[in-house]
Amino acid sequence: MSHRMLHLLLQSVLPLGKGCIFISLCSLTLIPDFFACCCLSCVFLQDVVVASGFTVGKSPTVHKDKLHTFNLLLSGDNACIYVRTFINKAPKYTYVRLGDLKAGSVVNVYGVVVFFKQPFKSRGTDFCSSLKITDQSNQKIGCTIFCEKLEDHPKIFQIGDIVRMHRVKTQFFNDSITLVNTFGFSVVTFDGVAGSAMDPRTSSRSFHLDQEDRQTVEELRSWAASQTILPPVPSSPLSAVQPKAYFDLTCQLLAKAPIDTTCTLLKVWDGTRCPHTLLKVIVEPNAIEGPTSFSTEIENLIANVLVYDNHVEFARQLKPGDFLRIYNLRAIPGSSKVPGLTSSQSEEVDHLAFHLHGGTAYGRGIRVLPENSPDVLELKRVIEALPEDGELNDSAMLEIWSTPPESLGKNGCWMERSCGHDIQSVTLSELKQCDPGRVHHVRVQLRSYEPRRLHQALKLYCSKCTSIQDVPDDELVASLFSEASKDPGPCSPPPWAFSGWVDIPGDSPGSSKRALSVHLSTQLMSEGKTKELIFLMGSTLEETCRLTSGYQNIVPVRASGGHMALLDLSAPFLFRGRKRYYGCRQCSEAAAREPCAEGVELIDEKIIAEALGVQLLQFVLLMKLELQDGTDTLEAFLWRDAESFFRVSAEDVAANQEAQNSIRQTMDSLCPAGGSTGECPWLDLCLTVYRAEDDGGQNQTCYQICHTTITKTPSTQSDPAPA
DNA sequence: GTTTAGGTTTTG
Repeated sequence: MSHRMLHLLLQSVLPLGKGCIFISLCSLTLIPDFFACCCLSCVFLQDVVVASGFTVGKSPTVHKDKLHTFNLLLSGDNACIYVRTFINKAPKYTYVRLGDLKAGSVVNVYGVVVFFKQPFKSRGTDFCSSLKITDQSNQKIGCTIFCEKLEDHPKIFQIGDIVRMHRVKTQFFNDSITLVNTFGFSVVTFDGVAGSAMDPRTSSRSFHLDQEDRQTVEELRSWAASQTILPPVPSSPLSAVQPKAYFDLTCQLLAKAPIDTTCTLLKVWDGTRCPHTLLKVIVEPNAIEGPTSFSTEIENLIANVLVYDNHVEFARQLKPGDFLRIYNLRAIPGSSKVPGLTSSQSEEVDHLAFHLHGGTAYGRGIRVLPENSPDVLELKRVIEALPEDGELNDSAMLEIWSTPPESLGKNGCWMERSCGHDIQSVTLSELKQCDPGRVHHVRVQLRSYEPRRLHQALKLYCSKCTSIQDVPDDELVASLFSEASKDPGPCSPPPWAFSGWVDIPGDSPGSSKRALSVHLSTQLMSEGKTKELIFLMGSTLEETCRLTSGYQNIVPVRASGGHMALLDLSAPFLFRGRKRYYGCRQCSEAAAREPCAEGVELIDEKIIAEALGVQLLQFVLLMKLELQDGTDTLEAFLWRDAESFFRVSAEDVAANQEAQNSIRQTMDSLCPAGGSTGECPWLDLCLTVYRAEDDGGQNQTCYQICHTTITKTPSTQSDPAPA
């Protein structure tokens, strides 16, 4: 009968001395000294308690105490009590239909967005959002929101989005009621697509969303779907753009460059091909933020967007890699005068330029879309499905090198090309004369490589901003954990969490136990998945690692401003067994949120990262190899194809010694320590040649090993040197 | 418990 889970509604709570509480509804007695470490005063009436890992047994004292005939007994180390508290019970809000608004009151409303402007700078102290909403009463109500902080504004992405606003005042303007935010204003926005995820967009620290709210949103969604009076969504991919049209473009920013004080160039793509020739804008390479050159294939997919006047300042804050929606973008056909330099192509007639004119009319503006929004996920799918391109623009790769010398051991092995290119090998001196953008075969020896400390070859890579960083060492991570657990102060758990305590097993038998605060997703709890994901507070790095044997996913959290927050992203945001996962500090909007695990078979790092707003960093291997043949030497990167080169995954290298050893053995074989180059095996490699920017913003030619795999065969024959 | 804006297309 162990590991039963009981959901008990506490009608009354009577502490019965140390380690024991009495629950009157079910009259079950909890006996263990487990409670010695739990603070019973934090359990209140109406709280829901979940006990797991207890044994239900006949109460031996039933005749004496007249209590329930059964009691719960702690069994084993895995017992947990989770308490769902309602201490900070949200007040009940009432919402006024838009047809029932009266001037001169403060109300809460729901509405479907039929028009909106992104926040713009007002002449006063605030940003101003302008929107118009409607509901089943068919009234269209204008709303004006003034907030100093951008994040407090409604996060509206599209016509049809649904907003819930608290504390807006009604007032007359031009004979109709309008809504303006007032003290205590807050807003939550939802996607308007019927049946889509109920993913609330808000900066409100604590907002309440119950079943009634979900129902209201779903009702508005299906009502809106049945309405024909709602304006159409003016979105279009590049492949469907009509000349002269105004449209909304969902895209990724690849690079940007200031043109003059009133105009900035944004180079964007959405993975689709525009049937019209796109305007090429030529700017000084050192004025460009992001890659300065692209392959012809990619170049043909890039739309050059010129943004003017008030949008220039907003564009300044954008980063290459950002996913954007540009509202009311205009496709301008024919030649047009562009400030700065344009190629001769701008004189031709059949091409499209894209202008985001000044002003905010028609909602003109730019918005950064979050990584996990459905439109961005779709955009990523389209972009990832594009045929892979040979040319790379990894300027970050050139900057990351560290060079500590160290020496290593022996043995032989061969390489095998898997590229399928049917081309003759060239010598290194010939290769250096070749133009970028092609692949070549070479027959070379490995003269040296960096880093000699192989663990430094392991890096963390952000696919969004393309930055590469070192994996933080344990000392740094441990210090972040101890910093985070210092004096946490009071912390109210998020509304979706069950809270409880978990015993940390002592590191040796008999050593004292420590109980730490944990939070679990209500939804996972209800599915009985108590071991799949915990949010763990106040643990040391070492304790966190020890708990990974009992829980599949551990997200370390801390108390911040009375709320649960993630640790600094320099620390892993997730522990899965021996694997640790990191997030990009630049690209994440991290917060402790409940993952949507409905119907999810396996809760993995991707699902958790997405829920937490973390841009997951990928483990990669990065090395620089000095190659030689009889004619020259050449430095080549081993990066994109490093995993297949070594036949290991970088993630495994991060987590296990075996994978690390196999890389060491390979490198020892290819480049025996202390040996003369005569002992180095000859390697058949496939190399790609490409241009990338160095730290000085200068283009330089780079070489990278691709499509080449180690074959674990000890070398017994000596290969002849190439001619 | 003050102000801002109050949709409606640049003129590149």
